Amino acid sequence: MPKKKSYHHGDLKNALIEAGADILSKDGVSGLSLRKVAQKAGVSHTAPYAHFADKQALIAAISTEGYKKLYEQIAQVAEQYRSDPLRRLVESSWAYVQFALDEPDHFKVTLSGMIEKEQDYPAFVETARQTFGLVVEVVTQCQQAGILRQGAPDLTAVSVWALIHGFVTLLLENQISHTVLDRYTVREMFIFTLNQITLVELDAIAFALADGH
Amino acid sequence: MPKKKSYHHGDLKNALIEAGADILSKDGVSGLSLRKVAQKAGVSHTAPYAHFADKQALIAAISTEGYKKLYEQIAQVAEQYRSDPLRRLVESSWAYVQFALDEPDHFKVTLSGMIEKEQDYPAFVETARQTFGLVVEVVTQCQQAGILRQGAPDLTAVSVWALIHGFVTLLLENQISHTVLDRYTVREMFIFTLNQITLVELDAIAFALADGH
DNA sequence: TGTACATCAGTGAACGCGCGTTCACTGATGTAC
DNA sequence: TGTACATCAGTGAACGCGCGTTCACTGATGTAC
Repeated sequence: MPKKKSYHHGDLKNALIEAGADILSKDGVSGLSLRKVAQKAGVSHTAPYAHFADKQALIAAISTEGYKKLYEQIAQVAEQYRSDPLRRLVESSWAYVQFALDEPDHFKVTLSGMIEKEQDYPAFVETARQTFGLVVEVVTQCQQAGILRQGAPDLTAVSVWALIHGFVTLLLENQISHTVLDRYTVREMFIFTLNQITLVELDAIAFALADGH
Repeated sequence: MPKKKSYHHGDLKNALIEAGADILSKDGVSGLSLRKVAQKAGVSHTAPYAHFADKQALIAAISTEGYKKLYEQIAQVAEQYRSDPLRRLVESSWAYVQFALDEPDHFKVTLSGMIEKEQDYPAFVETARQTFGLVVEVVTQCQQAGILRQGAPDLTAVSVWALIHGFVTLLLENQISHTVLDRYTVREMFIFTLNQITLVELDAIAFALADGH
């Protein structure tokens, strides 16, 4: 419950981070400015400086929040399919795709907004580390189940991640040929792509899972 | 030979496109402005309007030039290894990676600067189409040689492209864990990643090819 | 319980900057006769 | 060959805008006594 009309906001820091996400979904990455975020949060455009050193620090916080959401959504699905390695791989990856499609600009800022200076934002680095750790775990389980090739788990995790990330990036940047785009759903393209890397045939299983997606 | 000191430039349009690439490599995507490009080309900041309708049109031309360079570099390698499907796949893909690493910001603008309105820039669309066609050709040859899985060639091409693109994107955006980055060269990670998708074991062959890279 | 005071969060005016775009112009070039 | 004139490419002043950041300030809150 926000106390209305109070001079002090109470939780402005988090309100600004949320406002940032709103701006991203409405105006995109190029529309993200300190002043707009402050306005969205209903506060003067200098108020953010009480909570963030500069614009970069605010962006880092917004990115960190994005990464946390992404992690939580993947982790929830990974937990749900804990005992089924194949479904776990498919649906965890799909959660990644869904996040990117739901909040494309938040996703873009999160995965590319922090070139350099990452070490200045330890919360971001920690969340990234945690997410990568989850990918390694899922991948390792799949290797043990004979679903993915043997090999250094972290290196394999990078490859799997690259495949999914590349797919969703091409999709978001509108780089996929219409001859393909017009013939398949995103889910179908996703399953086909993921199937390139797995040692078992996904199609029958995974297209069945697609119901409701 | 540019005629020096002439009031008229002679080939300002192309000079501006080149200047744009220079700005990108020096100041990055966020530093790319009409005024800087004009200055770099040694011309007043309104001169570009004689050749481009607006900033977006200039960016489109710079992107198109980037895509053409990318295509040419891949096509040259693809030609070179025309008779060896495996090497052709490996080295064509590697050319993509190299382009991205050599000119990261030109690559980024090319592959992401033109959301929407693509249809207003037919030269861009045509180059993209041509490049994708080449990927399809390489992929088809690999399928026939038993190096890649069977399946719709254009869909398979999207998957292969996604894998390479994701890999290079994660690399450029500094998202790859240092525990991996510190242990392998880019070439090694690339081969390992590409190997996930091939039906033959690349390592021995491709690491040997890596000499000099 | 009441008062004094330190602390803190948010305000609003002001700054300088680089930007994309317009406009009236001018210098150079090419063509018609 | 020489002159008149249309066309075109590039100039420079000016515009309005949104931006990040600073600064002196003020309103609200919490704490000490």
